[in-house]
Amino acid sequence: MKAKTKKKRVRLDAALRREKILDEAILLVGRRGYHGFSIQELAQRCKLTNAGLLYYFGSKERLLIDLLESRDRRDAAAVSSMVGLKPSDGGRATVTFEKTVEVLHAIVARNCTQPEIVRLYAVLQAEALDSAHPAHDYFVKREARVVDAFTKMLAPHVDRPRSTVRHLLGLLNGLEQQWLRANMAFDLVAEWDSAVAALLPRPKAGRHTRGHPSSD
Amino acid sequence: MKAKTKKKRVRLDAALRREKILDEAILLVGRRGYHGFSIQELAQRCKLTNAGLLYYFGSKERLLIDLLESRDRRDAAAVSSMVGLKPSDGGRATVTFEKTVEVLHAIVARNCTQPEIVRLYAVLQAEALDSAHPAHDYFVKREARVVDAFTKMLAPHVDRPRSTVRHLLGLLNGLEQQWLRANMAFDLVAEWDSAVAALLPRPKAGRHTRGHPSSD
Amino acid sequence: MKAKTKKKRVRLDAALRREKILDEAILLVGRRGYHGFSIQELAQRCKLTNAGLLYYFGSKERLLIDLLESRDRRDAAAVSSMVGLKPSDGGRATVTFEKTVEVLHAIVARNCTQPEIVRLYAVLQAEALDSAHPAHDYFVKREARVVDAFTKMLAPHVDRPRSTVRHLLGLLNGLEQQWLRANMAFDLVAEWDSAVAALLPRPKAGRHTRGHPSSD
Amino acid sequence: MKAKTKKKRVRLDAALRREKILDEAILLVGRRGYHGFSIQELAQRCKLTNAGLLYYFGSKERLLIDLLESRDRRDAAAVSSMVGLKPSDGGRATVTFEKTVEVLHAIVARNCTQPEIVRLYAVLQAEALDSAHPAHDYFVKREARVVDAFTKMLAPHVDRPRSTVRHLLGLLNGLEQQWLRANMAFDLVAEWDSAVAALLPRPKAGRHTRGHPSSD
DNA sequence: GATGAATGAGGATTCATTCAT
DNA sequence: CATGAATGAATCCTCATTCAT
Repeated sequence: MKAKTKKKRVRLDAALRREKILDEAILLVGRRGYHGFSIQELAQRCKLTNAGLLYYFGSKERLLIDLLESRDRRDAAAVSSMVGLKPSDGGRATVTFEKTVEVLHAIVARNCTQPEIVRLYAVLQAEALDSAHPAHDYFVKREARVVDAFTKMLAPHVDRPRSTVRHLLGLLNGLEQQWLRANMAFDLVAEWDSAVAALLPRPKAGRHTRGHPSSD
Repeated sequence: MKAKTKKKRVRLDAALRREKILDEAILLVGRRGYHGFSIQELAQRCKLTNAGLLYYFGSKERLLIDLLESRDRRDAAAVSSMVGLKPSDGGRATVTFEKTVEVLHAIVARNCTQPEIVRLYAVLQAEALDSAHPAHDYFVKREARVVDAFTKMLAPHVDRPRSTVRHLLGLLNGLEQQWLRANMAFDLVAEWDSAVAALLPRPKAGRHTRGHPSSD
Repeated sequence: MKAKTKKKRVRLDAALRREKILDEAILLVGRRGYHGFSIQELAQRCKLTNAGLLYYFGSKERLLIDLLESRDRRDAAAVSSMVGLKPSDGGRATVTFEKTVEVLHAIVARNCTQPEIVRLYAVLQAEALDSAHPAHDYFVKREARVVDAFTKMLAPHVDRPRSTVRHLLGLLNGLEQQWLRANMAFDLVAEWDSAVAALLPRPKAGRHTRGHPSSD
Repeated sequence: MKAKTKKKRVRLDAALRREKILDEAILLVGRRGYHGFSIQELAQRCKLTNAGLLYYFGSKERLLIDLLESRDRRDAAAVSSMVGLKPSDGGRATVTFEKTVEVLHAIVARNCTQPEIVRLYAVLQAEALDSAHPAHDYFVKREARVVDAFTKMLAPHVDRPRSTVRHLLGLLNGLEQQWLRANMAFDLVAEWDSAVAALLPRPKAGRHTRGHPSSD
């Protein structure tokens, strides 16, 4: 009989296990991307066999989708609670200019506290430019959603809201990527705030009374 | 030794062959990234065997490096010729504000004509955030170089040039990625120009006579 | 102990469950063979978990054996009832030529009504040619049994009964397989009857009075 | 340096290698069927790695197809040479009754000398009843071809040629399978000849002058 | 200058099976 | 009675790379 210390089979609550796996996946996928990470490596980090891991997600592709969806749920909650807006509102209520700026600030402030997630999105978003990528559609839809939401928020306050949103969104993603590449060695929030100030000049009084703003 | 053809001609063929391979590589790597593309697929598209391809580049990693360097040579030439600046100058000469804006415009205008290359850089830059990525160092250095160069250009004209460069660079990359994701369905140059105008307000006259601008 | 239901009822449910599983197994194994089907797939079709299925049969191999035995019980009953012979008789009683032909007809007539089972046997019988196959012995024995039984039946009526049985059996299996491959698009019974007529010529009168028929 | 006797890389002529692999495959697939054999096992027997083997065939499925096609080429040649018929003739020429019987005999006589191949076909033919099997179509077409060819040959000599062919073909396959199951312990050729004699009675003289025989 | 043959490592996924609950 | 969680071995196949030719 070999003294092989027969590994105690560890049984975890399924939901908890999933959480742990996804947490580890954020790190790994964030580093290597979808193509670059392997089920094997992830399983090892979770102290699971390959098959054990796939028991929860079925396939590498589904793991990615599940990861994204789980993050989305979490983030949606976080953002709306941070800002005091009901997500169910769907953007019908008018938001003041100041509040809008505050939201933009809050988003980045939050992102600064979780660079792994910023990295996850930065990496996947670029990788998913490929229309054959399993997350391609996800990111296309996501961007459309975000652009629409912010366009509605900005419409009463700026001339060409859609365009402005594009600038803001581009700047956000671009700055975040720089920040990651620089090993977080500059103050992302400060840069963001100052750039936002430039891109989003305080509207003249009465501006929001304008009749029908063009969609761009 | 058979008197086949002159050495010169053969050499040229080889160089030409390399070019063709790299051209195909731009497309493939631009789509799938470094981790996602395979020597195999690339070889097939070039109508070469696996071994045949590696004969030229030695390894997948070297192929990537060669690809990047070859692009850089080409782009450096293009940019400086476009703008009428000597690259050898190293940025010592002072550039007027107008010229600077012109350069920024020219860069994006050119990029618009070669979306495959924009895509290549967008994908690799994100993938290379991982410090283990073969192009990691390349992109870190490249960013430093670019930031420095533009910082020098902007120093006489704006208050916090380094910061402004970050905004501009972030915006550039972010907008380009949006543009690719949107299947080039909006006018990248127009968006860029208008955002640049916002981020880079015309300086008051005499501004460039200021004493010692902080590096940020 | 909770007073759920009476033991009796539970037992019956279990037996019923087994039946349902085996019914599904007939289809699946009949399609893919022993090597080609998976516990997983079978379990899914039965709306059971993997483990749930194995609870009933212990292993894939046992499942196969159980399947075969259960079919045999059923078929033995059917055949003998159809024909009005006691299986317990063991073939001691002499059967008239006409009755024998009738039996041959009845077998195929019945098989026509359950092609899934014909397919099951066709597939397994061939797969089990391999002496390492879990059903190898089963089919060897089965063939011996059947050949013996029919040899006894035919002995009084034909010259070389064992040989004739081989012809008949070969023909039966071969025709059935053709029939399945043709998607049951021809009249199996008709073909069988006419071939039997050719292979089994009506014996001259008095033939069955012969002394000691050779075993072949 | 470990004394690992670095295995000399054996390089074989490609065509020869393929032959050897296919020879081994006949045995292995003939024993276990398509579902039951593994690339791994086959590769080992050929003293090749998994990848080495797949270099030649690309996939398990293609290996099977190639195997079947290669056998077909060989067999077609053998049969026609044995019998002295040009395959290119396509069955236009009338074949005498005696010649036909001779052909039937020759086929089985040849099969007796290569039981591994008989086994291969027996196993695959049954396994391929499943319409999802990679060789399904192959066997459907093959049967159609064979039935047609023999129907043409028999048409001048028997009443219902198609039906007769079905009987003969069924008998052939069925007997061969029995023969394999019995470990070749009976004289297949003798059984076949005598059964053929029963199924194919010598036609009365002048029979081939009949007008237009029904296709069945 | 390029290939054809081959490898070894690793890829994701599926398999039958186990075992505590 | 049956499951949920997990495994270890195996599946086919793809990978980048090698090396003699």
